[in-house]
Amino acid sequence: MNLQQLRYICAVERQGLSISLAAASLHTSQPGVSKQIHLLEEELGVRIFERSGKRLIGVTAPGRIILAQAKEVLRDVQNIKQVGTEFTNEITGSLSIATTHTQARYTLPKAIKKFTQRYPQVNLHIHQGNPTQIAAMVEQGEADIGIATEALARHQGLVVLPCYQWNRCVVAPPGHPVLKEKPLTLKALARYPIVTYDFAFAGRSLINQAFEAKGLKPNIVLTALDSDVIKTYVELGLGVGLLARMAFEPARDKNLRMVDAAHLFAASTTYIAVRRGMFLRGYWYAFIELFAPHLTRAAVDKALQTPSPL
Amino acid sequence: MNLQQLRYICAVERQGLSISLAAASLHTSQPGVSKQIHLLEEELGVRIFERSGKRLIGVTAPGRIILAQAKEVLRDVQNIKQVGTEFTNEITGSLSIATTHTQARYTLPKAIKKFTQRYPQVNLHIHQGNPTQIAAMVEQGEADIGIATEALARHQGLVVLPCYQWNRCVVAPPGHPVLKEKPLTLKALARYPIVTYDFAFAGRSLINQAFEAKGLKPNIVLTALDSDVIKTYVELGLGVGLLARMAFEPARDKNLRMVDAAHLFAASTTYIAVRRGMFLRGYWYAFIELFAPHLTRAAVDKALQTPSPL
DNA sequence: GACGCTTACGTTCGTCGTAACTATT
DNA sequence: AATAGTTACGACGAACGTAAGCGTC
Repeated sequence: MNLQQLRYICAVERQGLSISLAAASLHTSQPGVSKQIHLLEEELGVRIFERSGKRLIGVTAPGRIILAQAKEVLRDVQNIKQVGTEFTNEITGSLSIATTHTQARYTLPKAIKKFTQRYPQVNLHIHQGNPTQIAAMVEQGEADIGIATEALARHQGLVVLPCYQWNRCVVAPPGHPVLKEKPLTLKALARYPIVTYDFAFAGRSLINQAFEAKGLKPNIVLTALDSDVIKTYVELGLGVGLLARMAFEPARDKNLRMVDAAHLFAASTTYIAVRRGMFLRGYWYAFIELFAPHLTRAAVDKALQTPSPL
Repeated sequence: MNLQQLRYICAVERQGLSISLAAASLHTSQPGVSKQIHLLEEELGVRIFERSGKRLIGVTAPGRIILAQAKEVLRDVQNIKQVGTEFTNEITGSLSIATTHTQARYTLPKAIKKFTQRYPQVNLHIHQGNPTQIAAMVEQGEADIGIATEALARHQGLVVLPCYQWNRCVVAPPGHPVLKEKPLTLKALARYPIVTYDFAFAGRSLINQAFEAKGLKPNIVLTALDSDVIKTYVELGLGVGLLARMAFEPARDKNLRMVDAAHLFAASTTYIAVRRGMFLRGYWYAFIELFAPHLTRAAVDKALQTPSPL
């Protein structure tokens, strides 16, 4: 067995069970890949891929396990290479962040700006997704760091660090009657059509819980995947918006008025997550600290439970 | 980078930073090992080992991380090979269990007997140690399964499953006054010299807590690493023994009398642990179920959170 | 001077690419 | 007939072992 063979089987799976595509993606010849896979299967004594004659049509039961382990191996190998570059070249590399719209749009920019100034040679990638996708991306090694409010903590393979707490607010066009409800109550809110986040997002379950606890049924007329869509429809007069406090910017949102709703719903916590056992480049720590100043390198290392031997 | 290079650096570390010994242990030539290590260091751009001239005298900071990751890789590769043998040859292989004296001596034998009858071709190893050592062995991959009452749950890298609960008992030579204390109380017990487990073991902390809660200071005259030593010294009249209920066997321990102490101390739970992300051979599941019948394959898989795709 | 690591060199084996072949759709 | 995978073969390169060299202790 060698690393190349593991790369080959992973590529074949990734390319939809095509040896030709896998070979192309790895810039090598198709017969080479074919042969190495056969050699590996022979050595292990099991077929990894199901075949119909000569075509690959699926993954066998042992193949699924082997592929999962092979990915682990390749990730760790990647980690070892990272260690090399970290110690020879601290300031170059890449950082791939998976996050939600709200974070990407309203809370990350400040940290990103400082980061790119300080590490201009780091290649930064930001992937947008819902919390479940984000957790999966970090767990699979497709993203280095995940930032989201939900779902992260449920994953065993992730180390999750709390960043900050936030509350919700209600927005409406100027003159809307909800703005005169003082103090604003859930009961009052339930009388208006509501525009808020999709269920997969940002503590949406907390919103439902708060209404349910009072025996109220909110009239949710539109659920969106991001704060900007919510604001757009509120401006159109579709209803009152219920969104993250940090997503309201008085300077920009001149067509809207905001009422704090911190007293109506439980606060949500935004977390940052990295894969357990991952080697963290120095600038990863730097980014985390820029985003959440209390998460110093020491604090992160402690949470990783495997104190960095640096 | 290739797997051989990773095997080499791990062997060098394991053999106490000796390239010659590492080469010997891997049945290869010493110059080959030397060269591959240099090639790896060159490729990564960092020194893994500290050198004084030509001798290895230590591990560098990046080297420590690289070695840790390399061990991960080799474990996963081992796992892949296991998958092969599991599917071609379900009944042969090896199983390495790390456990404490009390488990090895009193609770495991029944399961082991059934297991060896059912899987005569499985090579069984039992390593004895204290709970901390057991957790470390499983986490490092030196043992496949760990069984102990403490310490396991604190390790992130382990999946821990509860097996059974047990209580303590007091033993003393026939005619000893403690046997007439009815009902037996902590206060009464505190009047006698006590022989019990070392602090690293078997809920020893629970014993201290129970006494402390009543403001009592037990007179512990001897702490032992195993139940047999405790019984031996109790037979010699050194004091009363406080040990696990299952460690008292009326048929064997004819020179001792036992009083149940379940009402005096909180019950302890014995756990079984495997490394997270490990591929479990079929007979591992069988062993676990023989030891703790409620831990069926389905129950174990569920706890592993990564449902076996078998 | 003995031990331990490195360099040098030649052989062997494994890997990869091209080309021809075969099977599936 | 076209597409996808396998077999065959030859060239290159990597890895290993032996032998000699060099630096430490």
